[in-house]
Amino acid sequence: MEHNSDRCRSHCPINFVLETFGDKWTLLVIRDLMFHGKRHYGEFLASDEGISTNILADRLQRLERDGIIEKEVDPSHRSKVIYRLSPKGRDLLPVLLEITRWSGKYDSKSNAPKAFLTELQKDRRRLAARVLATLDEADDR
Amino acid sequence: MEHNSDRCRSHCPINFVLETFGDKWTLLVIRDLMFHGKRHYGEFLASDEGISTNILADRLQRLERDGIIEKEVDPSHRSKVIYRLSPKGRDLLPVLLEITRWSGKYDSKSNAPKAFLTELQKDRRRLAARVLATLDEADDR
DNA sequence: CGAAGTACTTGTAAAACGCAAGTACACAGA
DNA sequence: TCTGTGTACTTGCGTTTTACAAGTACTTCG
Repeated sequence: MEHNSDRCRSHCPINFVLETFGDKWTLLVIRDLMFHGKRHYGEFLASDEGISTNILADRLQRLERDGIIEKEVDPSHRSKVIYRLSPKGRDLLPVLLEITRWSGKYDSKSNAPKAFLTELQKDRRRLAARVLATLDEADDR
Repeated sequence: MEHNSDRCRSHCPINFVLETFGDKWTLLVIRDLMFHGKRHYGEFLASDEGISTNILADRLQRLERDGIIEKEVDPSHRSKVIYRLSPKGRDLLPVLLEITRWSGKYDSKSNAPKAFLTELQKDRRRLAARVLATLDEADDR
């Protein structure tokens, strides 16, 4: 039983987190962390899309400030820094999966493997669980 | 049975559609179309976020070029233009819903209604169906 | 100790954006 | 028919952001 103003229909959600989703490089860094096992500054820098070093430094700082990633000096190699997704960051997986699905369906430039897209359609939960398990495995050491 | 290079773990998807997801204003326009029933240039312009008119014109043009929205002169008011989501555009709903979920969970500035978030968690399909039905209802005239 | 690796910082030119004003067409009333 | 208003843009320009190149600081390795 809703009688809304003309500014707002029967459902009226959403206020975006624009610094996260409205920025190209932020999403690419999260993608690299989530799917490509990247952890070091130089690895992000080496992505095909070619992020500039000053922009990367800025985005990593914002992501840490917003609690999406966590930063740690590599204990075994103290000139390196390890970046990891926090639980809040890992919880972005469903968003990335839906972007992957849409991208794979409509974008000819998508390079998502067919097996991945198929499993995404058939058993999304299992796929998500596997991705998260891989993250755990990589980070627990 | 996969043995990948170190550039690519056991799963290795994703190539983003960066012009769509990596841009703040593009996502906001899609949000307004999907959830707020907006159809006219002036309505997008009036969003709280305050998009500039030249940027709005640019984004609408890109969205139409990419087949995400469709443009039509309003038959009953020929100085007005109606913008609608295409099927490809409507298929972005799952992405927006996941963004809404994450945003509602972690962003204190999120203004998504609790009832919406609850239904999103409990019966995502029904919620999605309702949103799409509302779009159909609004566009079939 | 010197060279190479890693993570940044700084400077500068190019690009994108924000803001204000202006244009073009449709419509409604005098 | 003329005038004013509504709607959808376009244009110009100053500001901000980005891209590219170079430089700095700390660490590791031989």
